[in-house]
Amino acid sequence: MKNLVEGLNEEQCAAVRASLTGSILVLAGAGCGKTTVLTRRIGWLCSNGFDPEHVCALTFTRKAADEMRERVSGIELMKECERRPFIATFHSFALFILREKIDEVENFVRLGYSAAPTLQTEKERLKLISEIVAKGDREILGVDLIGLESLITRCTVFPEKINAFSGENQLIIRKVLHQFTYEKRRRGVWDFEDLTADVIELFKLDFSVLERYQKKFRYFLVDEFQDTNPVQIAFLRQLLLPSTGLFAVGDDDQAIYGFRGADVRPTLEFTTIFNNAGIVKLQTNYRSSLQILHAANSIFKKKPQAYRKILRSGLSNKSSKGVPPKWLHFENQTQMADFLIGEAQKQVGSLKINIHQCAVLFRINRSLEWVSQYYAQQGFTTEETPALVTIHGSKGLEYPVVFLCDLEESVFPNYRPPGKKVRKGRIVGKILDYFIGGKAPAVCDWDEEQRLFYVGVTRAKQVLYMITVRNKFVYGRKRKFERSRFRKLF
DNA sequence: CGGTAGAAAGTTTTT
DNA sequence: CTTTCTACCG
Repeated sequence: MKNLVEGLNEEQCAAVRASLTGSILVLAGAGCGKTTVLTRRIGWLCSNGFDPEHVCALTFTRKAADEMRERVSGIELMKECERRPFIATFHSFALFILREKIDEVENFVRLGYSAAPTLQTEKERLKLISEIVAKGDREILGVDLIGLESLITRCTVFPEKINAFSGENQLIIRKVLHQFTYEKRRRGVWDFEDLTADVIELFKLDFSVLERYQKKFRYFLVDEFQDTNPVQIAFLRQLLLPSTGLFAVGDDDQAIYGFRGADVRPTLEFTTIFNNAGIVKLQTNYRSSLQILHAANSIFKKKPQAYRKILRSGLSNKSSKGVPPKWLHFENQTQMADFLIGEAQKQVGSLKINIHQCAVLFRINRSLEWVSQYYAQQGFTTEETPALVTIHGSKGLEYPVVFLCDLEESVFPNYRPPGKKVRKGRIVGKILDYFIGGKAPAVCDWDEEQRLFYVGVTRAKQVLYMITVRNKFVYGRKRKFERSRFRKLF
């Protein structure tokens, strides 16, 4: 029992040993050891009388689930025990429930599916949508196929959003959603987002199924809680009896998946939503130099006290004050790409690291692809270049050396073209001018961009460069860019 | 109805 | 620039 908190700091201990009843939210700053806390908490539960099979831990990616499973198995206490906690992604947990057979009837049959559903690919989904919806409907809604697809996603995840549309639009959306659901059931196909939604339906349809799971799982743990969508929260809340425990780990500062339906509100309003709730903050960082932590801390200065985290260093080697993060600007992408590879090689020598431990982070894939193709043309193999990755893709990872790119206003923070307007039944085209600060007011989710910036900065352990390119080719045209407003943060 | 020219648009992504 | 969508013609 003692070794479960061995080597942990005070905050981490408090989290692992928090009350066994009620709900706990662990607000874990970047690099503060959240996975360790999560896995040790599972060990703590089991050493305090919980049967491992009554414990359910949910994550978002298979990789995270696999890692957690492995780390839990590594705990001494668990090795003596045959029984294992249930560790899965939200999706595979839902799929597991749907495929289960109760009283000789498969659960999905209860929902009206004609055959065991198969998962639909993105392409199949778009095809089905285009088959259902008439072109006229799309024009009235003022969206293209992709726009409609994301509209459907959002309305499935936030059903109350449908009410926000005006009469005619609302009617169309309801019709499309209804048709879409009907067709999927008839054909026996699932979208990923159907999995959770269908389980909720199933639980409503047959309360005894829900009851079985409520009794089976007496404790839930959720990783990356800030990335949950409202459907997942509803699913979780159904499963929680007043006596069921909940241990949620997340970071509202790293919520970067709003665009796919994630909603930070349950994290921010945790104590009002969940039973008997407490909050523990993890603010001791074991990843970055003091200089990098200082930069990271200056991003959310204006946040309300209750949720503000100040990262302090937990590294014993205090000489690792590090070097100040550097802002650089280049005239064009070629100059930048040449610098990146040269500087990465230099750092490989001085820090005694592998070149893949140097990461070039991009806001958009197009920039990443440009650099990647440039290196190919220069004859470099991927073995010889730094890791090229989007900021979204870098979440959860860390690198001794980080080059944070795309720091031009409109690229990062990213502007989207203003929404399309319908005039005389026709869609008015979007205007490209927003890229060069033209007249069309661009849309920017500043808060989410800021969190993305925070994620980018906190990937760096020792060396951080922030890079602006003045002239870039965008859609085949050379354009001038201003330095990003992030420059003003520190 | 299908083929095609010309217009329009163009983040971030896991399951 | 490239990909996707639309309008129009045969």
